Amino acid sequence: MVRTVPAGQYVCMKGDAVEHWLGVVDGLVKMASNWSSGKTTSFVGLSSGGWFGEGSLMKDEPRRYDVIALRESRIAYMKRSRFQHLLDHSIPFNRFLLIQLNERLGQFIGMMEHERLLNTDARLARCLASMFNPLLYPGSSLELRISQEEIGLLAGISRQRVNQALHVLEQAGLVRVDYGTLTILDLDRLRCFGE
DNA sequence: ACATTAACAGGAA
DNA sequence: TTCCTGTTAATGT
Repeated sequence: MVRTVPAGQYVCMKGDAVEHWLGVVDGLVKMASNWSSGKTTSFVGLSSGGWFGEGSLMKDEPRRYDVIALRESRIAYMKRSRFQHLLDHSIPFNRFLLIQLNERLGQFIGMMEHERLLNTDARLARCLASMFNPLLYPGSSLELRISQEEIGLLAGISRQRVNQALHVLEQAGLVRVDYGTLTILDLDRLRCFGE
């Protein structure tokens, strides 16, 4: 089943019962944590072709995080029974899942490494590059419609600092900055910026 | 040093 | 009108 979620709306909320495996057919969503104290932080941006929520599905637990559409997005819902059946019977499906989990793990280990070793400009570069992982998001284009404020939430830095860093990356010819839109010009160099 | 918050003005949607 | 961007000043670690 595919449903369209308008910009700013929740795709699912922390605490929800998990009945589906979710995928981004088209659009952009973020996985985030919003505390009752008002504190909020985002973890990953997921673009076209990205699947998520398999963790809670396999552990049979309530949703751990909020997922919010950053712009109008089409979300695919695969029923738990279907997911379970594929898991039990399809080797290609298991391989897909294994690759995805492996890539995610790599992504998060990388985040820790970058957090500790890189300056802010480079961290932003990695954060952007991670949203274009071809294995995790096979359908995404190199154009990212996202505000600088959202980038800040995803990268864990302030909006003003994002603005500064984007100009550094633009100067280096790695991205192009337009109103509400970011275009990746050189993904390979973005991936290793600052090394 | 370097990042953050706050504030504001100008421009886009 | 509301959202986004570019900038600066004050503040914090």
